[in-house]
Amino acid sequence: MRWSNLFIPTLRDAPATAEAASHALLVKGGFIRQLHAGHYSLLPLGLRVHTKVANIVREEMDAMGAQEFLLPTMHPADVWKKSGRWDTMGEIMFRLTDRRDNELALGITHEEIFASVAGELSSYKELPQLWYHIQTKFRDEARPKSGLLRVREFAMKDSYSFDIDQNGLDAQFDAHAVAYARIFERLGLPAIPVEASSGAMGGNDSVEFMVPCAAGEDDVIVCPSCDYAGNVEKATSTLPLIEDEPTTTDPKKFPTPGVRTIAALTEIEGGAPADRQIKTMVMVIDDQVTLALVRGDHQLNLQKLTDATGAIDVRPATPEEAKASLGAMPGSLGAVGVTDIAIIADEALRGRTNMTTGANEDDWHLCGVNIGRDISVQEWADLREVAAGEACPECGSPLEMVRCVEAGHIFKLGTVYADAFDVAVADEKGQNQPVVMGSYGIGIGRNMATVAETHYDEDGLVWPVSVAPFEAVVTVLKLDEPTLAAAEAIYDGLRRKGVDVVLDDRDARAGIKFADAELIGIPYRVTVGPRSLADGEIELTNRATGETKKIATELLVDSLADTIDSQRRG
RNA sequence: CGGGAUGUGGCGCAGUUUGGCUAGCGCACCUGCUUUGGGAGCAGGGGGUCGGGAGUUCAAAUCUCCCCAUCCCGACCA
Repeated sequence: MRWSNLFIPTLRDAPATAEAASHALLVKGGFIRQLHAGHYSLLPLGLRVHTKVANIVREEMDAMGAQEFLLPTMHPADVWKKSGRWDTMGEIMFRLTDRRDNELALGITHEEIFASVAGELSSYKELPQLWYHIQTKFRDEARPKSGLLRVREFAMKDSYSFDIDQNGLDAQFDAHAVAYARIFERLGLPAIPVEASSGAMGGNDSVEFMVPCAAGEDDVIVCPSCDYAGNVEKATSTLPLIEDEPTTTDPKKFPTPGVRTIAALTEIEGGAPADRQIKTMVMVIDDQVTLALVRGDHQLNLQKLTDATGAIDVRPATPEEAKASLGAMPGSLGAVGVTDIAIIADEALRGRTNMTTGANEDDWHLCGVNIGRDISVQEWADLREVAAGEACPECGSPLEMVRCVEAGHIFKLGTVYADAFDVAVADEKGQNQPVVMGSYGIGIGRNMATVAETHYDEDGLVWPVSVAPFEAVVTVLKLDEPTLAAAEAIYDGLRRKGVDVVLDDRDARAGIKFADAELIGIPYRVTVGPRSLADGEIELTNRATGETKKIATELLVDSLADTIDSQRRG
């Protein structure tokens, strides 16, 4: 490749609207251009990185015996209706109709489609199977953002495992965890496997691979002492025991004029500390009003509530809805004596006595509440969000909270899709058994952006060799015959050695060539100019360290090719 | 969807408050000369009708109304 023939539109200034580092650098370096919100064109440089990321994923999938497919990305509504997700997916799914008015969808994921194909499996002898493809997904995200990190159209590797039983699934799941760890290592991403909520994918067990970085959107609880880690949507912690005074009398109403918050209730005469209060939140769960109870000093986590109730849609009630349900405005709400509304309470409230909560009458609260006696809790669940500093559930050390990008997610699906699509095989006894499925996803473009997000300095990107758009650049400083001939000899030599190298033969000043090579993050730069030719030594600059060393011309090609080869697999 | 902001050549911006000459600057681009190991200098040149529509006015980038798009925060999201 000769740079003079390439389209690499680097910019002096990144667009002002690009805020995430990866977004600004990928645009500035000429890797991507935005078409509209959430849709990006990959330019030649961007496609090179994208392809390398995809190939690393592909190699690791192939290495674990997975078979590559390519399934359509436009689907008939039928398939989605079969699993029920036509209705549950809501606005995230792009929907359209064809000329005959048939309903269609653009795939947000491919469980349904792979399950359709898997209907042809008929015997346990064919299992296990592991299938994958790298295909475009469309998701009508409410808010695309941060360049390639959250988009509406993106390539994803999704794999699907099919097993005769849970043990088989567990093995495939564990194998994926290992393969994913290897993928992230090769990408240079310090991914942390964490317990996660399965959300709309269904199934029970899931692990996310999270990469700490500022542009992330997820909060992850990690233990600095042991390997415990969990998404805040799932993580738990150990709380110190609280000794309550027993209550022998009924709850007592007391006046709390103007008190509308937990904090205010701790101040007022007759009030109580936050951990002795019950916070009553009126939620609308799939159109059903429900009370969610957590301790006064705790935060309700919406995803935990969603998971606990198996709901599709959960939202806080409006103040008007709360008033209609309980007779008071938020700030004075409570669950004592409520019997006609479902009540779900956080485990941290179990067994608590002598608590304080709203009286369902503005400006009044109740004290002396014994939860077991006074509140008809229908379901206990883990609803509260863990806060940094609480004790690790495994080792007791104070937990930390880290901002992360979700780089991959693996799910144990069970038989949800097998049941919907009648994917069953005969077992040893000739009895049909539903196939146990797992699904496993890695976003290619998001991982590319995450590598950028974690590999840059003030001069631009610093790609690892494994995904760099070029592994090396031969920068020619003078376009006269001897210099160009020397540079081309090195360039040809590196190419013959299998190095992905570009020859910067542009008629431009040295400063521009150096700055561009640094901006686009090529790991190694070979600088060929009259000065070095006269010395018989060529300069080799390492992008990551900034170090330049001189190497005898005749040794350079072999030495650099070896260096790159040793780093190529990450 | 709620809140905030912004739309002026490819990129970054000024001009809008207080309507008024031919819409301006830097970068990038083209030509020439000089220069040539860290984003060159000089001279010349090309490109925008100011997000879109309607309106007010002798006159609109600038004022009014409607719409659209993009970005940020939140909600939401495998």
